[in-house]
Amino acid sequence: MTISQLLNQRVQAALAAAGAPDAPAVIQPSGKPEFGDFQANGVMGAAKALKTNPRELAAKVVAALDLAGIADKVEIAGPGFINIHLAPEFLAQRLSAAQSDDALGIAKPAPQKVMVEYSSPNLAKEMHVGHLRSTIIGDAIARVLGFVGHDVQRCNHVGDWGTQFGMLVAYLVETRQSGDAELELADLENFYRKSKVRFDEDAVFADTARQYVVKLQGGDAEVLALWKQFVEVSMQHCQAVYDKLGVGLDLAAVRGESAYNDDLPVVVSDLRNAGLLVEDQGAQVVFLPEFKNPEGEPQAMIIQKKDGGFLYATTDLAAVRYRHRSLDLKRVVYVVDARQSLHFQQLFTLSRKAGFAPADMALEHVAFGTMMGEDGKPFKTRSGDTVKLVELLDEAIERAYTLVSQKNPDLAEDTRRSIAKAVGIGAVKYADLSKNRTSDYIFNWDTMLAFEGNTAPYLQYAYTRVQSVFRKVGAVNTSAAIVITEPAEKQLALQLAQFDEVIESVASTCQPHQLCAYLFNLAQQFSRFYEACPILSAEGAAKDSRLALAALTAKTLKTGLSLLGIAVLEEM
RNA sequence: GCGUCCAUAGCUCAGUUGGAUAGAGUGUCAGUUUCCGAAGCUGAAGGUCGCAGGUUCGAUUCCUGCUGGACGCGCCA
Repeated sequence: MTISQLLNQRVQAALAAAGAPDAPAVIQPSGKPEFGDFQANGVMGAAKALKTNPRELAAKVVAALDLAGIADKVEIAGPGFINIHLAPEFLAQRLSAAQSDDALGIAKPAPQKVMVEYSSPNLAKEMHVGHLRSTIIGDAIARVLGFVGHDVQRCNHVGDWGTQFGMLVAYLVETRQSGDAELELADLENFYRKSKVRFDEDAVFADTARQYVVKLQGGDAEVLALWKQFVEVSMQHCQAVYDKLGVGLDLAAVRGESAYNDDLPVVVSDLRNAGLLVEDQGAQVVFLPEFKNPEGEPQAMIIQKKDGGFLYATTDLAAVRYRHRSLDLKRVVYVVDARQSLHFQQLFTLSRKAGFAPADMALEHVAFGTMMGEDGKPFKTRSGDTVKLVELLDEAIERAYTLVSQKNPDLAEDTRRSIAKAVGIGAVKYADLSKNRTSDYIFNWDTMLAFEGNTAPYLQYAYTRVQSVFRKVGAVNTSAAIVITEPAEKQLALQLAQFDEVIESVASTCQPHQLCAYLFNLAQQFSRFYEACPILSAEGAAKDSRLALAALTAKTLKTGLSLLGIAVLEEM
């Protein structure tokens, strides 16, 4: 149980004893230190409902409030706030659970089978910056859900099917006959562009391409083999990016659109049997009265085109169906661009109606905004091209290398190289994760790679400072008793003791920026503690206690950053 | 036309079922190192929370309207 939950329970009981059994306690961390550590704001609302004086009710609540061993001071302030000052011994005791546990003492909920669908690039092209946010955010969410004990399946719903693959296979055949296919495939972007040119210019080529699509979907062995070769090369490109980025995606997580090919006709017949499907203008569609089209009529969702082809809505429906019937998932999180939110609303609505997803299977669209350049427009190169993801990451590492070399030129070359990787990649990830995912965000090299402020390098630096202390002192008893006497010690302890609340919140809301804010706060509290409370020159129990606080800070920073997919360093 | 999201300090962003004097970071200015990494810490200045109403003890938060912006709305994904 988190501290908030504990206080909530106690205050609620006191409210009941004071005659307001149904009033919520409304526990929050206090806004300012003089208002205590936590505050209960529920009295005002309760007094209103009971039509009594809030200060009088607050007095009754405080009289009935049992916080023995938890708080050492409880005050009534303002119109009826209850300010709670936690007892240092209570905080110390809370931390002892975290000291001896790899999971930092968090309470684990009942494990759930959950899936996080993220990254999901189109294999027809190389990964570009548009795939960055989904990949980073989705990975952080998957890590957090796994950390709290859920059975997490990562799903890379890659785009490996559809009309463009006929064109690509046709071009692959050409290049194998007349050129160097291996060489051409090394640059997928170029490969796609060239095949598109052939498709647009040459009617015969275009015809061949269309035939390949039909053969592909029909299961023609020869075309399928060619398609497979292309997909494998493309996946290798992706894997290189994932490895560089340090995200937990591999071939095991891949289940692309093609995997549902055989299910698509079943989806159609299921919808028809459910009485949801109608034919309209030659296409098989479902009308959803919950949504309106520009004419104010029920929105149509096209399930099967008039030429018999399927669309991504059909594939997504098949995926929902599969994830329930075959995987029995209880929660599916789609980490996808906010621009597709209407699609997901329709998908979820229809999945319920068709019985593909039961009511107890949560379907969530975890939406995010667009990555913008410094001009506030979608991030592009100067010439207006999309930026390849691998090139962006290489630039981040290179910039970090330059910075590290400036700051710490005495370090060995290969040390600086490995620091640059952790700092560069960490900076890119943290800049993204630290912002509320729902809004667009502005990508800026200098801000994200700054060693000052709310950045990954600052957090990594805070960690190296702790490690530096340990190098000087030698062996540390990380489970030594924590004794809180100084204000800076208490503030640090208080912050450490709230790790579980943040994790719980991130797991339920899928908002990693809360964890970023927490870690930045923690690093700041540690710096203040470090400034105010000498560790190495302290003696006896005080020294052991401060070392234990430092050790727990390091553990929390390392764990928290690892949940964001960011590496820590011993020195930098 | 309908729908979704957004508008907070010069800049980048937080603000948790409505709570106290709206917070960080950055930038600017001023302090701080005989002492564990100053990539730090301390302080100051900086706001009509887009505008106008409404709900109430209390609104950045909820409701309505308006302005301004991003995105979406049938055979791409």
